Amino acid sequence: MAVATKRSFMLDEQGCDVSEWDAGNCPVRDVIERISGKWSTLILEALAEKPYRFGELRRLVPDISQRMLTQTLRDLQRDGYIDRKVFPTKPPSVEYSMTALGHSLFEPLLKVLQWAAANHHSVKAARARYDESDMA
Amino acid sequence: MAVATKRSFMLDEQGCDVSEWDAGNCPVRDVIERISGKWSTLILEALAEKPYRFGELRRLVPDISQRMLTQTLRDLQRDGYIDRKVFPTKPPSVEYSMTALGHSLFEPLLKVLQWAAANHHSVKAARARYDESDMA
DNA sequence: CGGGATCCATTCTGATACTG
DNA sequence: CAGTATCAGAATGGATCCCG
Repeated sequence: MAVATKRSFMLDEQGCDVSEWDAGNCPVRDVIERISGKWSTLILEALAEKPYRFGELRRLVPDISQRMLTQTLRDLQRDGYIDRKVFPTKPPSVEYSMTALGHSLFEPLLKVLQWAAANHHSVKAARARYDESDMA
Repeated sequence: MAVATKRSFMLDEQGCDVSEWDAGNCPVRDVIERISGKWSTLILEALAEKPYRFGELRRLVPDISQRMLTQTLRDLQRDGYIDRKVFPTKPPSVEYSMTALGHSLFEPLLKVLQWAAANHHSVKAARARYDESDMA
């Protein structure tokens, strides 16, 4: 019953249908657009392993600016993926850890990361082919 | 042997280790950073279902500009995820379709989209909690 | 119809300096 | 140590005009 008329993959139930991909009312976009930043994945990947402190994360991702690290952490915290614990030591230290929600998100996300690791060569090859063919 | 000293999830083999997250030499970042754009996921989601023409995609994603649509399609094509076929009709039409590589990527990616659909409410709740608690 | 080229407004990023 | 504040440059997005 009405099988091929809709998208084959299940996303309609609570997700968003093609007909409602408009800006604000698509739950999937609302969630995805936050974790699809340049740094979000990296930070999530790090914290999925174990908690880290601010400075540690900074050293772990060498080319992130302190500004972007702060901002990314705030965003991830706001959406409930990571937790922020402040230790009133001297000097103060702040520890970031992944929440249950974060771990549950990371599970499917890891699959994508693994795909990326496994298929990087194919992507590179495709790029090479593309770049070569557009030179006259 | 040497189990917990490394990250628990498998990504080291051909992926990137924590120690080599530096800018250019991380394959995972190289792949992820391209599909994590604001529009890439949407276009992939559309083309995963069936091929579409330029104008159709535009109508499907109402709030994308023609400029960004062109650019996103080019990027996805360059990385080998989608195919571009030009029909020399009058007026001409161009059809975009997903390649085998694209479908293989979309498989794990879909899991993330489904997660987003299923957990949107949790994320919204977390946001509400966060926004409420930072008002003094 | 499916773009490319250009101009402009907005947003994002990174480097630097300063604070509790 | 863990940020905040500021500023400049890069990237992003929209609008308009043009072409095959």
